[in-house]
Amino acid sequence: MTTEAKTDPGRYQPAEFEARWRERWERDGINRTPDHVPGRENRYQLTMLPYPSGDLHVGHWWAMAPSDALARFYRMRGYNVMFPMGFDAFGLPAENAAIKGGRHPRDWTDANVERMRGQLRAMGAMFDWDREVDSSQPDYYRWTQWWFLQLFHRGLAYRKDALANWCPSCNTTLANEQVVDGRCERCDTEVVQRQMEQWFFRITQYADELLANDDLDWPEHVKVMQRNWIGRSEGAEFTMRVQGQDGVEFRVYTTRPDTAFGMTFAVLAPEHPLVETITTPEQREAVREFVERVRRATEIERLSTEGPVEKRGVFTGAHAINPFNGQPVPIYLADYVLTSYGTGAIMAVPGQDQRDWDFAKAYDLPIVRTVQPPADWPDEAYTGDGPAINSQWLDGLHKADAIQRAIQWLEGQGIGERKVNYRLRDWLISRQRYWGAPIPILYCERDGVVPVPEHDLPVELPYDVQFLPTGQSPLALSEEFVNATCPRCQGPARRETDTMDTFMCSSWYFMRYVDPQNPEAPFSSAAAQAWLPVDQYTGGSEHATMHLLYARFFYKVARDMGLVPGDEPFTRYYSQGQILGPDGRRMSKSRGNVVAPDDQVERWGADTFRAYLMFLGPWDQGGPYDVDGIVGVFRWLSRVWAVVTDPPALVDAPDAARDLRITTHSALKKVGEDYDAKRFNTAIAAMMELTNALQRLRDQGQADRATWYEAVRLLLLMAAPACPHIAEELWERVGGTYSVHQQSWPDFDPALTVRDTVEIAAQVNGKVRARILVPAEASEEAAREAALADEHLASQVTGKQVVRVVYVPGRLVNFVVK
RNA sequence: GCCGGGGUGGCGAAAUCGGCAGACGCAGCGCACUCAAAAUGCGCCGGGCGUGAGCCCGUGCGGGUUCGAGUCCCGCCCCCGGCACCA
Repeated sequence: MTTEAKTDPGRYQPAEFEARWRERWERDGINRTPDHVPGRENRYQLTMLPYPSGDLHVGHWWAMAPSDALARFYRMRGYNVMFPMGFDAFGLPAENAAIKGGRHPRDWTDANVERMRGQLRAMGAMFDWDREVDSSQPDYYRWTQWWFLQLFHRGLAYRKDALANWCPSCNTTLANEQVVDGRCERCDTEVVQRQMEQWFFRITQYADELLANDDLDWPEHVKVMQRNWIGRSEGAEFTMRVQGQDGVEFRVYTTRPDTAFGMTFAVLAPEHPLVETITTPEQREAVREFVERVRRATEIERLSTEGPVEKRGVFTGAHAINPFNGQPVPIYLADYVLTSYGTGAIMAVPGQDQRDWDFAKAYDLPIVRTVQPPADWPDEAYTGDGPAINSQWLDGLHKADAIQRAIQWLEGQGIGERKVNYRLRDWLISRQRYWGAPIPILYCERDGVVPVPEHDLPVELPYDVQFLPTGQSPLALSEEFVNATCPRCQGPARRETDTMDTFMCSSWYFMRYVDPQNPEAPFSSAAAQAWLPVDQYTGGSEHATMHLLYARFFYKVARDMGLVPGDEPFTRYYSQGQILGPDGRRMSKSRGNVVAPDDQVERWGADTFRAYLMFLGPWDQGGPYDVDGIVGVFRWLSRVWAVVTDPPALVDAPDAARDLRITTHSALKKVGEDYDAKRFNTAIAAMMELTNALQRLRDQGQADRATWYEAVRLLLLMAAPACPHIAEELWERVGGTYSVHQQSWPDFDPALTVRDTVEIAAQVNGKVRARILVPAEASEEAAREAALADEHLASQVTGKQVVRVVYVPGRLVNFVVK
């Protein structure tokens, strides 16, 4: 005897068929994308690849499910769409797990990749798994190392002893891009400065080209973020002599050479190499103390605008000559001048610069205005335009002209010239960690820095190492790894033990997808020509000044090497918003507001979960995940199931069918336009409306056979990109040929997107007084009469003078009366 | 401070070449079906006044343009994201 409840065969039960269809698609290989398909244009749709943390979270679904719908839509539109997936598998969490005494990063990562592959499959996305990449596998990082060598040979990779951002918690250096508000982007620990030998990529060489992003079809805010980050500024650099010390001079950078006559002091960064040289004996102790204090200060303290300003500088006792007027000015050190920008030294013009103004006030230094401020200007620096004053031969000139004249003068004197500076710094790629691609460099006592020959790649990570948080790469502790032979002199050499920033792996992964198994090259030229650049990239905008900038840099280098077509990697980029926890805050385990996608899928099915994420709101907006709302989408799909599997009585009555046809074709038009514009929420809403219309007909008990089937088949085709499983299942049940995902996107009939009779508003002085039914093509005369036939409206018009009538066909008729 | 985006029902949101504000959905209320519940279906669902027909108000705030403004213009307020001692 069984007490189990019998399942109702007529009910929508996704668990009964979703997995089955996924297996079938995989078996049939319908998602494989050859490089060329006759009659189909290639289209490369890309969504950012995940880090294999071990669990797919809602954010991944939020990013990938709509992206998949888009890829599917374009496939139906006739393109040969490549939609690949992979794993950005190097990085700290794996290594931290090892340090905590867990598993080896290799094993930890492999297990996570395995698990996440399964979770990604449950999404039902059209990923082409034949193209999967895993950046931690030797056959991938071999080519990451190859890229390093190319950059090295092109003079774009160099080694420098410099102050570097150091995260004391991650025990590694960080690129500038990975320091957010003075803290580590990963772990939020305060970053300190450390003097170290590090490898850098010369991304600044491409600064101007990276800045020129206007024409990219990218969200404006992301382009602006990149422009701000690169931060181009135009000005001049010139030499200042130190008074009384022959041959001792320094360079200053300014964007306002026109104000130089107002220079009343000069400032060097505390780390400036000349500090020792110029400091007078009386000031030595004070300077030493100040430099020491700055050295100890963290970046946060240093950049803070808080705090008493007078503690922030010290007089060196030396003076420099202002070349413009020959006057000596005192040289100070101050922490607001940064060694890493410009020349690390400035001319201070308090009259036209607020920082200089504040400093001058605090140290009781003179202030000379060299630009005439407006009459009511308060007691502060004036940075606006105006005629030059107190500036000898510049007097009377306005800003732009005065700047040009000053630069010409500097050039004429041979002491300075025009100069462009960038806020962007070179990309520091060394990481003192194990779980990354080793930098393919050897240090030989005789030959110095020697690149590993290409045929010796990959430089493989040894498996057997000790994971200790020493602040040195664990590779340094591995004798077997460190000791090598110099390829030039065959003498003993030492391997570089730092690994590369994982952003390096992700800077070119989209190029590897085009030819992922190639053992001879990162990819073939033919494959690159077939697929690159990426037609549509989607991902989070938190990568605006990291991944997206690095990838553009890499692509430009690849272009210069003749490897890829075009100048930009991502023709179109779209950044989805961020999905938040139900409480409206970022999902995190510690807050306990994490929604597990696996649970949602188990409860509602993959289609419902996908469609609900698309239905939540505009994709670029993001927002809280409302756990309760999903039932609405499930109900919708249940209604789709019901109308398809249990139709009304079907008869031949084509005359009565026009209304449904118009509803269907209007929906088809709208859904197609919405998918194309990534307005998934309104696309789903339009499909719901069509479903509701079918439901009403079903309740009425009867429908025209041909029209009904047209509506049902079109609905399933429309739903296929968003809800691939139920679309396939029902498509089969209505006798469609397999696979629904290989069907063409249907054309709507424009004649069937307008109704014959429309309800329009009848207004008096712009206020709606009635709603009337008129033929869609009604003349103004007819519309006016129809409106006046309405008793209520007529009563508002009678006895008054009609000054004017405004008629907007299909919308309204408005009587303007006095 | 500068730059970008945004403020619309109880909630997520629709509607911007100026043309019926609130499509679609959640929650809520009522009804049908049911012994009951669930599920499902139907109806209502911005606020105020009115028995009703209907009237008035309403898209962050204050002005303006217009026959007509969520949408355009001027001046503000607030929220989110980015940058911020870069000379």
